[in-house]
Amino acid sequence: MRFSKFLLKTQKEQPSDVDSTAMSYMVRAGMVKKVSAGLFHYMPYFNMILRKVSYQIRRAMDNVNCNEMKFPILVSKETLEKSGRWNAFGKEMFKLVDRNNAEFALSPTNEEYATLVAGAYVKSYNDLPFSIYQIQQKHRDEIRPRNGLVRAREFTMKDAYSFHANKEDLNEYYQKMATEYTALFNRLGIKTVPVLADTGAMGGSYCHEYMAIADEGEADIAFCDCCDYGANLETVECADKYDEIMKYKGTYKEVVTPDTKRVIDLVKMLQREPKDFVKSMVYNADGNLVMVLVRGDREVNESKLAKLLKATELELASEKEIKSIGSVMGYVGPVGDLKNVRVIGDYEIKGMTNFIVGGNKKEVHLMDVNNADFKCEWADLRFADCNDVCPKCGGKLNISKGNELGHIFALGTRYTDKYQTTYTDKDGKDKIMEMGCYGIGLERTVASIIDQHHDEKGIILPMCVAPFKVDIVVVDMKKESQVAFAENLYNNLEDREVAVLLDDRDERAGVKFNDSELIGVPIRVTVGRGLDNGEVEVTVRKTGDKFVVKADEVEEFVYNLVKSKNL
RNA sequence: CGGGGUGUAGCGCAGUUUGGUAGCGCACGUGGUUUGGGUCCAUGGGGCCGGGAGUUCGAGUCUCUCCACCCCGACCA
Repeated sequence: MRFSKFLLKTQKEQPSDVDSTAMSYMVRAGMVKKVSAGLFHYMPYFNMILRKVSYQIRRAMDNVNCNEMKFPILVSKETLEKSGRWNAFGKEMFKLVDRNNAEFALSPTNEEYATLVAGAYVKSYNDLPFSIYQIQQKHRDEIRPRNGLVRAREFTMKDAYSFHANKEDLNEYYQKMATEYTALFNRLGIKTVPVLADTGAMGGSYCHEYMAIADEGEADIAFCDCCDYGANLETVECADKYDEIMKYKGTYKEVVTPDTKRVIDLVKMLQREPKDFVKSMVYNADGNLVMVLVRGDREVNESKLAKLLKATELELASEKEIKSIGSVMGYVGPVGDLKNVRVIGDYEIKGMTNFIVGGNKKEVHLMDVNNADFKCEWADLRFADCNDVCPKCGGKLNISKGNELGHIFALGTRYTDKYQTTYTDKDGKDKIMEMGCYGIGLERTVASIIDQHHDEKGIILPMCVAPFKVDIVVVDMKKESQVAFAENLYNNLEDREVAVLLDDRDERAGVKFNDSELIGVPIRVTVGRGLDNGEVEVTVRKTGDKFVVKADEVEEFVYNLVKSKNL
């Protein structure tokens, strides 16, 4: 491709509304253009990267014998009602009506169609496992689109669906897919952590999310250095480190603390650290009131609390409810006479002494309180942090932000049951298939590549996703010798199937260098003044290495660089 | 859905307080200059100042209303 004919306009200035590092490079590199909330134009260069990522995904799907096909984007209400998702997906789904008033949705995912296809093509156990996928636009009416391409209303998804004769086969295939996902993200140069996600009320099913490590990520995740443990932060167990409760009995005293409903205010007033306090939070769990105690600098992990209480509805208690247990909003504490409330303390409090709690009276707190001063049950109720250890192996736990790039799910018979998707087994009887589904968000994947591979000058694309492997910069377009040499090199490399960008624009060298670095072409060949001495310069974007190469050897040199596996 | 903010040239912004028919930088066109790290000079084009209604002799500016976009948010005591 000749740069002079290529639709790519870089810009020096930052648009005002970019909200992530990756997005800012993509906009400056002229890759994407926002059209409205959560909707983007994908300009040619970005589109080419998407194709490269698609290619790598297709390779991965080939490895698990998954066949590419395409479903309609429109799904009828009837189809979605059969699986119960017309209502379940609810407002997240774009809905529309045809001229006959038949209702449709723009498919947010395609379990229904995949199940129909399996039903139509799988007759016997000999046809199983049966696995199909597509790479297609998906639509979701997000409550609040944000983070540029990370949460868009229209995006490209690879969605695969597998069907199996039994759970064992599903599990085996799921494992293969998991291995392939890890290999794929490694190939794309993205650090990801597979985390076991909370399956909630999904019963026997389970799922893993593939989280790209990202400082600006949307989710909190934890993973272990030593073993393969990874989990959403809210599901990480915090061990009970205290065999004995610190029963030290002191004498607590009341302090008057006006306008100190928040720990921050108290910290200031009493000149103590947040971790010297115990926060007492009252929850209404399915109509029962529960007081939860956590250290002042901690937060209650409501997901753990709900699980412990087996509660479906969990919310903070109202002012009235707090009054009903004999306390006052803002000054709640475990000490004293409380009515109709179950008190549960986080394990960590077992090890605390002389702490501060609410006094259950307006503008009163209690200082030097100890565990002997009140009664409570103990449980794991807080979020883990980086001082906690891996629940699996005891190794060091890392806490990080992440973005979900992929999600694999063992669905079981959730859909195949509804659609009565059966096959004839060895014993001649019809049986329901087991199902799995496996997604990857393509734009997010590209964003993560950029997020993890850039420097202050711009993007550093890994070789396998770079639309152009080589950028030939002609320093002076008026020098015929330079132009002729560059043209020749360009043609020769293209003939050898190396994608080359020939910067033949009538611009100063500095402009070309900056653009080359911004858009992240892995290798740059500078054809300039050295040519008079029979030399050109080769620069590697990733390492910054510079090579002065003899002009008649540069083609081979560059070819070998492109084919080397380490860029 | 609630709260806050912003809409002025393709992009980034000033002008709005105190009404007098729009300006800067980048980008773009032209001429020159420069030529291995975003040259410099001159010059030019480009705006229903988000839409509508109103107040006024006169509205980017004041009033009402609608729209779009951005940010924050389920009451962490």
